[in-house]
Amino acid sequence: MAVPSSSPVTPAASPLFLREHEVRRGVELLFFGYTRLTRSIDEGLAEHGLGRAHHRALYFIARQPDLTISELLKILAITKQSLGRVLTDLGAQGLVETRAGVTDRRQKLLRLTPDGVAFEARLFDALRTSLAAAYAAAGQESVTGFWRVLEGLIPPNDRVMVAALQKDM
Amino acid sequence: MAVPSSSPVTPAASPLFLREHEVRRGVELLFFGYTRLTRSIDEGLAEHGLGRAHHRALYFIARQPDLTISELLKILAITKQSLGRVLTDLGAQGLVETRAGVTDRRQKLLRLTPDGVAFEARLFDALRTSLAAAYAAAGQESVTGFWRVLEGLIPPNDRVMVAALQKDM
DNA sequence: CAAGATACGTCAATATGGCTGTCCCATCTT
DNA sequence: AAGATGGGACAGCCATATTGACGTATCTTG
Repeated sequence: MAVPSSSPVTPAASPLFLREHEVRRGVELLFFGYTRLTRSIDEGLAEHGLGRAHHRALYFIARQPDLTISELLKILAITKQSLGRVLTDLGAQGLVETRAGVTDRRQKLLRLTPDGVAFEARLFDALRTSLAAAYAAAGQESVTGFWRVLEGLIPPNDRVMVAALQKDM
Repeated sequence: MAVPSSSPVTPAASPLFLREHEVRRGVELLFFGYTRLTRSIDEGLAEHGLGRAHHRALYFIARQPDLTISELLKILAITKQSLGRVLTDLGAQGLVETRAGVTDRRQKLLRLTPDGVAFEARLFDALRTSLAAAYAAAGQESVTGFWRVLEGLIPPNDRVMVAALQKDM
């Protein structure tokens, strides 16, 4: 996109307003990549009559056992009511269980049951297959760049939360 | 991660079954990055009483003027009925117009009106601000990696379509 | 200890964006 | 002339999200 290499007097325009092509490319690849990856687990979910919303909850509970409801709400950024139905479904299928918090008994600590662990692992396999293939095709340096750009898309406020998820990897 | 540097007898396990941490990290960053980016335009859309589905159509019509309905259906991978409602809304607001195809008059060629162009540009500004900031923070080499990994997530069948979008950039 | 804040649950109503199945019309192809 | 294709439209359904109000148990603090 026509960054004029002329006019050396004017300072380079802010990068925020340059590179429309690069931005469009990112928007499109993000759209296709994200939607195609998420589609890869729909079949597995459908076997249990569950949807993507259930998977998101399942995934983050698997990731951080003993997560509380309010922590999960922050991660998913949906309302309590929306999450409520999802957790009811997961509980009814015996995939998730809750216990009272230890230091604060108002809290509910969320955990996967053994069935939940097995089911999440099955779904994760599909994600792993797709992502690992993409990583392998792109090469390790690309993976680092992939992460860096995505991190930059997360508002600073949310980064603490994301970092917390990954702290004990 | 722990790829054991020991056991030189066993061949390295298939990369598809290694690196759970890296895969989880990718899944999470993709989730947060994608959802946060898309949220950045919700406000602008709400001013017109439109949703994300409308934006996706608007975006790809902006990207490829004179797109046909069936091409757009392939890109979005939704049903004709779902797209129909979206296009009706966009047409009613004077953002999108159609003309009969030139070589095949059954086709409808989709285009943004001047209002549509202006509105899409406004929404795109929000995306550009977010993405360009992430690009700048990550550095150009990272951007390349970001693209490569995402390309790898797109099923080979769909890559032609994505490449077509970007061919005249 | 009483008052208030917090964690969670729940009711009712609503919006959005998908889906299936069916049928129709106009136009192109053979 | 017959069939295939591009597009539109009907009816009904489902999943996932929303807001707002209210209830209960528990923790915190003056």
